[in-house]
Amino acid sequence: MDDVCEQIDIAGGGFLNFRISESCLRSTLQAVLDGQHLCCSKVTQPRKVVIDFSSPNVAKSMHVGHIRSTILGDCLARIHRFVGNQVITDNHIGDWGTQFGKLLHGWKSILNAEAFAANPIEELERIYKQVNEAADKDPDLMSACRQELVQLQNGDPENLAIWQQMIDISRQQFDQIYRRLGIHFDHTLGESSYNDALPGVVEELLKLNIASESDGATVVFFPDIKEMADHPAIIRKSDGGFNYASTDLATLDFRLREFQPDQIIYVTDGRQQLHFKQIFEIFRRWKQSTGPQLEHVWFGAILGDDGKPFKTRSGGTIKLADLLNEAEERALAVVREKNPDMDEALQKSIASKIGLGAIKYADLLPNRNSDYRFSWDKMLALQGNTAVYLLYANTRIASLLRKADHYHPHNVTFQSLNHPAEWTLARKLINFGFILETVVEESRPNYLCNYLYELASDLSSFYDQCPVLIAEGESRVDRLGLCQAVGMVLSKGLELLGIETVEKM
RNA sequence: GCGCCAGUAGCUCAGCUGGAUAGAGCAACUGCCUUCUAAGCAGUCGGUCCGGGGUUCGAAUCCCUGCUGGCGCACCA
Repeated sequence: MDDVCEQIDIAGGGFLNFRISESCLRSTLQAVLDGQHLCCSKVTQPRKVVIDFSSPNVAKSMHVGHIRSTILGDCLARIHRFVGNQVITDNHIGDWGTQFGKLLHGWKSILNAEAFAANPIEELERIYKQVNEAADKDPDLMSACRQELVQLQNGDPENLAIWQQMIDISRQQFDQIYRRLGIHFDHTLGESSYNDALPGVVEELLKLNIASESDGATVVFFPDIKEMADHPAIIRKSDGGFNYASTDLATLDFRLREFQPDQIIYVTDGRQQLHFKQIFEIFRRWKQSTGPQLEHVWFGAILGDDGKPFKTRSGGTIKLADLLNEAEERALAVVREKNPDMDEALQKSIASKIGLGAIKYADLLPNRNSDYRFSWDKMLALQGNTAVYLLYANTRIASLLRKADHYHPHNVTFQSLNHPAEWTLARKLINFGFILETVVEESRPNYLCNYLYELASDLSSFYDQCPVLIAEGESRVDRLGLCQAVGMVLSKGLELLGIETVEKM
């Protein structure tokens, strides 16, 4: 206790204040510099965690509605991996469903080859929209579309080939976005991967008396669960077709057998809460033995600038690619202004990291359960509590270390630390591991954002009050050592948020 | 109607598994660049934590209730 604790004060209100000892702080910082740890430890029992996120739809552009799942899921994957868990990421893309009837019909009747060559996704969106609107007024057209869908489901070679082409094109588009964002998936097993398994799943649930027939559909009831007593789950429609409940159950079953995970995390918006409660409950009844921990990590709705729900069909969707472009452009303007003499290629590379980092940070900073209010200015802000602030703090450290002639970490003892700003910074630094544990526990990266902002803020304050390169003797060495240790944690933290760091800005 | 989620500074939001004087960014205002990156630092201003009960030594946080808003509720995902 004496090693860790310096003094214990009796504070007001029945509080005891334990002050961490300076010697403990010194040895912790020393261990960071020695590469022993980063003020955090690996989990004692690594778990296998499947993370299901992003899940865009084939034949549609990725838009702002996809960023939360994509960025949040990737961040969680990074953090789980870092703390020592084995992570499997799976992109459950929407590559099956009734929309393909209309798409196939549109493809065969009104596809514009030139427009398709120029921008395939846009053309697919156009034909879908046109057929969809026309089919609403024209029953014959509607049944023609249904016929195309049946053909596809029956394995018609022509329709299958077209369908496959639409998937390939879409995946190219997805991959472009993921490449820009530095996101990788271990698997992309879309809804269609489970087609063959659907009948078996439903039959098994019927056989086990978990599901029953009701009004021609196959349904699971939850009479004893308050929230779901009036909300049964349909797992097979009265026309014999399957829906997303059946697909999700088949997917879950597959993952259990294929990966044998300890935990599965689904990152989707909050509107699917009831759906996942149903799926998890059905699964609990179905696989009564020790199943994986199932967690629905949900996030709030995306609202427009006016605070009203941001509806997809209203036509005002912002494409994800456009958002990323705009972020890079805005960042580039500032980079040029701040660094007029910098090489243009370097300006662009820095602007890209800043712009994309700004988007990720803006997305991860709010509590995920809050509704998301989309605003260009907020999303792309480069001042205040933003990625730029963290990146800037990191470049200051990088700059100091670049200029630190004759500095060697093994000369650092931290014996000269005595300024309050130094101790404030050091005490903040050692909280990193605790924060990571909380993030993993609650799947809330905003805790990490807040921590890194506080760390950067303490660094900026220290930087203002304590000269580093100009300091003399031990103080110079120790302050450089402190900066280096902070830089190691700060840059690791940014990496865990999926934000690339820069040397200069 | 039933259920889920939310309501905190002018705006956008943290904080919510009970703890000290409720925090940050933006906006507004005041200082700080002949010293390491001012994309910064220091400060001022700004609060009925939606209302009302309750539990507790202690409630923004937990419970009940009311109001307001968002979302979901058999055959879209």
